[in-house]
Amino acid sequence: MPSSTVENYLKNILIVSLETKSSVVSMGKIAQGLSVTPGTATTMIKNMAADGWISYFPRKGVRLTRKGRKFAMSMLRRHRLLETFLVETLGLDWSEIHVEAEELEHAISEKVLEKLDEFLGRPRTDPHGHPIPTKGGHIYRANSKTLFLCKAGMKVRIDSIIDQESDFLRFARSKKLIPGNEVTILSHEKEADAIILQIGSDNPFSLGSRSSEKILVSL
Amino acid sequence: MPSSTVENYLKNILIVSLETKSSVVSMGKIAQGLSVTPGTATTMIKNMAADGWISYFPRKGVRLTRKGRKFAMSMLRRHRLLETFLVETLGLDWSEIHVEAEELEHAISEKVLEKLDEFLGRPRTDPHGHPIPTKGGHIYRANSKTLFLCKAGMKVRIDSIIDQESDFLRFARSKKLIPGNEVTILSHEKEADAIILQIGSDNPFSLGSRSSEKILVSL
DNA sequence: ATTCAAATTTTGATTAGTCAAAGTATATGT
DNA sequence: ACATATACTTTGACTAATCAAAATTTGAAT
Repeated sequence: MPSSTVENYLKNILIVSLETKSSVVSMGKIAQGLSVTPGTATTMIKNMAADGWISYFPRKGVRLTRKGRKFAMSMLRRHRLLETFLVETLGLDWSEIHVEAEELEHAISEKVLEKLDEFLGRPRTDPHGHPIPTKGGHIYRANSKTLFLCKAGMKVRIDSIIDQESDFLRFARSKKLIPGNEVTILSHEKEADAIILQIGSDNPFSLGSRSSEKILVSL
Repeated sequence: MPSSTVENYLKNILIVSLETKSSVVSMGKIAQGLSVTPGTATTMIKNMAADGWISYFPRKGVRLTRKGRKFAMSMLRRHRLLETFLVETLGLDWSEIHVEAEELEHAISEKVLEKLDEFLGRPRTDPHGHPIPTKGGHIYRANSKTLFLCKAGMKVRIDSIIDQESDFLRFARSKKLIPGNEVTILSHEKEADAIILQIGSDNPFSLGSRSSEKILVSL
């Protein structure tokens, strides 16, 4: 069994490789994602490679092995099921669940997780709209695009919010930028780096690229 | 904030001092309770004393400081609320919850615990019948005796089961030795080291001192 | 081709928690 | 009062994870 530190490295590598759609993840991304110095990441990664969690390509980066990917998926499953539980059952706020789940995911056993999944009615997505991997380690890939890529006139549905920062999540909710909601793009001016959009009959508002890239949509 | 190791030491010291009703706990008990070598306990205890969790009396033992006791109580609260949740909400078996709670108690925050307490309807006791400390660190002291001290003819109610071993708990349940149930002592022969008892109209059965000391009763 | 900045690796040191084994104190029985 | 078993402490060593700072590699720009 991996230590919680190894669990964190694995989950992080998986998330980055899903986000960037490339199976090889650079050392820089890893060090940054785990908030450790580059040297720490290097030593850790070498140990993990020795234990068969990843393949290590010096000065290139890292790729999850089959075993590593499977475990990383199970971490993601834990995390997202726990987030769902914290919101749905205990009524915690959308913006505070990430940190809580980050701790609990290392402590919950497969057995308890299975019961929790059952209790929650086997949800497909977490409160941020992210798909929850199955027990077998399979993840549903929505073909979402970021809101930033949408053209004026389009009407799309929000799939998920990528950012886990409480501040952004609070802002998102206040604007009704919530999974499931429909958004109309009123205009998208590249030069101004601004998308103007409207949800329902609320007042239109604008988002820059930084923010609109954090929102995945489809349709 | 203490590390999970320190949390474990604190909880253990509290439990032993509640069980033995003496505020000073010996190094031997600590080492045994935490399954570490005596030397490890000594070094750990010295660090904890330096951090103000306990008072250390060399070659005598250890006493929780006010701060240590408060924290230890909060650990006990976490543990017992989690056990309750695992049985009541998720439907895990009585005999398997101890180990699970032991992991989760280090990961759950005060905020989540508070929500959980509310969700469970602020239970007073855990599934083993042990009182759950309040948020303020106060614990309800039942004036229970061990079943071993009961005389023939007495009719008592089971308050709690002390042992956390799955094997014993499975046995206890099979005999209906469960908190709340009424027990009639048919005979208690000191020399034979055997109590014969009956629950409801079930077949009478006997317990030795080892087992009957693990069951707390009152009335 | 050469230089330089950025990314990565190496090196040496630190901390928390642990063990084994050797050393020391204490209490208990004769 | 003394011997000795038992409980406890000390010592030296080890592992996992980390950092700071120095050294190295790579790739891009001049």
